[in-house]
Amino acid sequence: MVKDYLIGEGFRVIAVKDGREALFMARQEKPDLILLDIMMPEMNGYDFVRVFARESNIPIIMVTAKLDANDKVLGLELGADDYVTKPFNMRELTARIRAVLRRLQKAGQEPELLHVGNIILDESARRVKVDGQVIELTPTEFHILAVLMASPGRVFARLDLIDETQGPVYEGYERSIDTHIRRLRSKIEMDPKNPRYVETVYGFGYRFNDQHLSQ
Amino acid sequence: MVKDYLIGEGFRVIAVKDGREALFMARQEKPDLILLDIMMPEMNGYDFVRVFARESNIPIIMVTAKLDANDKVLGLELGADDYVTKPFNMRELTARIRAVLRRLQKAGQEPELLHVGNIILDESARRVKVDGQVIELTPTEFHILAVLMASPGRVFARLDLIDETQGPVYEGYERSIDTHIRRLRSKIEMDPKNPRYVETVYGFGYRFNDQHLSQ
DNA sequence: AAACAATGTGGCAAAATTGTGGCAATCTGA
DNA sequence: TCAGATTGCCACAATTTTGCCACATTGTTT
Repeated sequence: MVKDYLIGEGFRVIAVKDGREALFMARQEKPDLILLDIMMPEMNGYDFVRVFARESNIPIIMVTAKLDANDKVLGLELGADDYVTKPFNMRELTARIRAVLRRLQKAGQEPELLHVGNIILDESARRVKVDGQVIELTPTEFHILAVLMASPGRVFARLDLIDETQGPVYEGYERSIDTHIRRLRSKIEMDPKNPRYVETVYGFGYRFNDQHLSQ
Repeated sequence: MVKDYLIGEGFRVIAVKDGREALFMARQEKPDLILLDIMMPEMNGYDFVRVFARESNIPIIMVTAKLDANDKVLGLELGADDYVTKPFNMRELTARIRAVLRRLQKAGQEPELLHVGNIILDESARRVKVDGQVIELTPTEFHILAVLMASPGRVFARLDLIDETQGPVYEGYERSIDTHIRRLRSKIEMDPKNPRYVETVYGFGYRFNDQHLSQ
């Protein structure tokens, strides 16, 4: 029920049924926030926090039916960021979630923005704007663009880019990169036939143009 | 053969004949990267990695004829950074070397900027500027210019330059170099008939002029 | 200056490289 | 489960580069 409500509020939600699973998914998915019921089979909420808060900065909100103030203190001491008592209404829950996220964003890291020419790439939001317009990119396209934009002007061989997206032991078709470049260009270039940003370096690979983009 | 090629690509290379020697030299010379054949006398590649990866952060690329995926996993688990399967072409090899070096943020390369007279050649951007103007060169032209500019004043015979661009086993027409020189001149020289940068040394070959270029 | 040798030049065909459309497999969410 | 999105791949098209030749020009030697 909580899951459905939060999705309705615009969050992406992964729900798991016990502490073990929670630990596994949290490590793998690196969510922005964890909502944690104290009462869980396999590994209870306290144990989860004890383990996980040590290895990650991902904020945790604990949920419980208990009313005892000591429990709250315990949870917070272990590393939780906030505490919600059942029964809670959904509005309160989302308010607290937003509060925690906001608190973290202010205190935390400045967003990783790459800005070259008229393209802005926001790593943390996974969003790209071209001339102020938000452009939808697939994960691979985004990744390639991020790599290129991180070193404007530098040439990347196809294998460099494959390396970035697939890891080092990739055994595939080197020219699949061409396809991603094509799709990327079709999205960010005004005239994909005469690319302004993503240049081809004949005989070598691709490069993000950093010359006279001031326009 | 690999050694010669990599030297041609601008790397400094130390080659040894077995695992023991490799371990000795690696410890003494602290190279930026180790290229490791699995099949070696005295101490095979796996043993080398087992020992060396523990004591150093120097990246290791393993080379093998085996195609078994298990071997790859073994190598990577022991501490190798990447894996190349024989037969490999040289371009793939250098691409992987560069990828590994880049991943590890090491600058294992020779100086990336060659600046002589009013010409600037940027290896990492693969770009050439003459009097501030970007000039488009083909791969061969770029390579020849890079070789010449790396040793201004030195005379290169045609066969030297062919060696650089084609590898040592070239069986072709020696004077094709003349054509590349011609095209190169037409792009970088103000007056290609009276070249200022790429000089002809009658009876020997070509040389990049380093005299009175101050202007 | 003549004779010879080496280099420059124009241009063409082959070779290499990159772009493109589209299909099939896989992944992802609902 | 199923539709849609994403991805990798291939075949073929378009483009660029390269090697080569014939011939012109320049340099060297006698």
